Amino acid sequence: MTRIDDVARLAGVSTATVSRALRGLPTVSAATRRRVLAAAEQLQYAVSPSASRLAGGRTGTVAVVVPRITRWFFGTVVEAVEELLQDSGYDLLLYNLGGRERTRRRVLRTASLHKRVDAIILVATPLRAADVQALTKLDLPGVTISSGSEVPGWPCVRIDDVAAARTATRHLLDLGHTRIAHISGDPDDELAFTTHLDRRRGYQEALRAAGLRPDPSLDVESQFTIDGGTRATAELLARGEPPTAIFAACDEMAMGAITALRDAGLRVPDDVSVMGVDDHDLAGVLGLSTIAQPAAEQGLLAARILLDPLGVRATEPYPGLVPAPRGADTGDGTPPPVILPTRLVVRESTAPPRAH
Amino acid sequence: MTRIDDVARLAGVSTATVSRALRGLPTVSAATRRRVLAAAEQLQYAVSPSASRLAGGRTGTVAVVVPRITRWFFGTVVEAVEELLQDSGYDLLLYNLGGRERTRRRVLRTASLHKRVDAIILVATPLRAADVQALTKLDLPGVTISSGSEVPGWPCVRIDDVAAARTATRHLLDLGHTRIAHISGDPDDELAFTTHLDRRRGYQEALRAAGLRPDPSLDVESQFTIDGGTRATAELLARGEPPTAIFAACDEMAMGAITALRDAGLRVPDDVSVMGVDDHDLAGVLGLSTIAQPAAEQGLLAARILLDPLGVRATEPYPGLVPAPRGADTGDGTPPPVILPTRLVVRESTAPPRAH
DNA sequence: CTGAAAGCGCTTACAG
DNA sequence: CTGAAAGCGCTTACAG
Repeated sequence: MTRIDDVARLAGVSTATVSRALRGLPTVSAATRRRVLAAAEQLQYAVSPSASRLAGGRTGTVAVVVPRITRWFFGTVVEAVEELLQDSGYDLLLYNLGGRERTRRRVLRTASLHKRVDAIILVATPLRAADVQALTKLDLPGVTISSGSEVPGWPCVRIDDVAAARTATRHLLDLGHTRIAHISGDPDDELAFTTHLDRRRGYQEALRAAGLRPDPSLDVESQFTIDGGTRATAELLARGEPPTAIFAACDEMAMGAITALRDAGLRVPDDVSVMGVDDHDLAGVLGLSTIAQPAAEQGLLAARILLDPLGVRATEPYPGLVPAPRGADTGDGTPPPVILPTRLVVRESTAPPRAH
Repeated sequence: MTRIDDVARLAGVSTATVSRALRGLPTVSAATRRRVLAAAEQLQYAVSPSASRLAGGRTGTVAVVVPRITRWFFGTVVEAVEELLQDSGYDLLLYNLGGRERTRRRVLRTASLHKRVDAIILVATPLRAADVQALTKLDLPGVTISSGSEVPGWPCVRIDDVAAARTATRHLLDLGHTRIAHISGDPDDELAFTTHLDRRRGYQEALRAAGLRPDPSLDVESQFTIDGGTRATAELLARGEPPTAIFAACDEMAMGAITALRDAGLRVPDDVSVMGVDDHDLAGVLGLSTIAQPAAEQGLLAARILLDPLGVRATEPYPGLVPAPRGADTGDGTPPPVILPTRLVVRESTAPPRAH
């Protein structure tokens, strides 16, 4: 492999100058820079990231931790994050926890991330006290996406889950529903996180604001997945008189609900209206009414917040190089969360209840 | 930060011994190993990956390149790959090409991967001659998933796309359909890759085997996405008398087709049967008949094939594997492709055509 | 603006 | 089984 010495020799300069020229540092004359770039090009030189990182003290790598990359929200977030990191010359180290406790501990608790990445993006990852402590100890910059995984000093990007659930429930109330069920996550579901608590609160607030009492028999806990939605709805139907509407805590659960209702011979929305949260790729295909949340934007914004203080240039001066830092980070306390707007999307799965 | 010297001092041994003990090399006495591990534990020592990589010449990192992580197939593959890499102590560097030509070139053409990863998993990534040349020059082990992106010397894991399409089409023929349309990818669609060519071929073969002539007016090219399916179907309907069945080259296109048919006032399957390939997470919710392909298994197997020669873990025989012809080498050292089985899944979107 | 030299923190022959 | 020493390929003060 061609090393930095080879480039230096061909360009007739020292390795220090090659290093500076390739990274676009300002202290290199235009003529020298040209010679160096030409030599590097000619030799097809690529820096050794390991050597660069060891010498420079920075890894040019960001860890992105998600519960499950296959779920719509997480995949969409990662895609947006990846694009910005890629364009900024940063490597993306993917950690898909997948509900595996061993993986969780290894990623969150051990110091393994410490010398491996410059920063962390934590997406909707439930954090215990020991996790927060370990992450804080790493002393790395980080950003969280979704509420419930706050780390002291880390910015958080999210939506207002309570308000989203309130809007969803109000939509059903406005249509004339009064028997509105809620299916949501349970405390053991890593995907449900604490999000389900906020969404339940919004549901209950909307009911109370309409003068209705939340009925525990219409509130079922399950998993934040298609299957979870199916099971929760089956349970709901087994409890007796069906509701006239179901507010599912996320679109995937709503899709499961639609399946369960169909299997039970009930039509959507004629017999039961169904409503979700997300605006999943397939919500349109299923005609699902929902509260749209900007997933890609949350990812993009989180990445931007992270890279900005790292002083990253929009494009790297030379392929494979760790970007140079610019200014110093500021701020002591945890910044206020950045809250992105949601939007009611009415499709065909919600309608007024049938007249008796 | 605590370094290897700190551990060595506390354990009363040399750094060389710490290095050996921590990596579990056999040439360390049990007593010494215990002392070293205790010291490392006490100091909460974590190796510096950069230093270890520079000195050791290996990165412990695998690049995973996908067209779009948000599509069902790619997300599922990555999830499976990630789990095995994670359990093997490997880092996963994610590259989501996202149809960006600049990213494609940077990842595939520059030597940036060279000293960055030990191996590459390329998922359904269209490769031009220059890409193949660049990848070959990297001289790294790699595995491709899906046909069409063959790299000399790299194993390939995939399904038999021609056979899958044949089975799908035959299912429709068996139901009594004769006006069977096909919607598929176009040459400019990075997601369609060359997969669409194989699937079209299977479609045409099945028709011919049934004594039917493929009708070009029933064959529409579009994108391998939900929207692509919608557009292709709209185009199909605009051409005149609708087909009685549509075979979509993937489930996402089939879902788009269902949407377009519904918008046109046609019922599935009463007026038009719809069939896909994949067995997407949501195929069941939509009642979509399809050819199921094992996405997670393809990812798992690819990772296993890759890690095996790296000495990471023993290869266990994969359950349900179609045994590849041993030693049927292709001349340039490329092993024969590993072909995983597909399976016809009949749901509610396919039925006999209406009697006239 | 440029270079000589030290050093980043490990691993690996080599020797014992 | 263990240690002393060289070396992996860069970046960074420091000096000029």
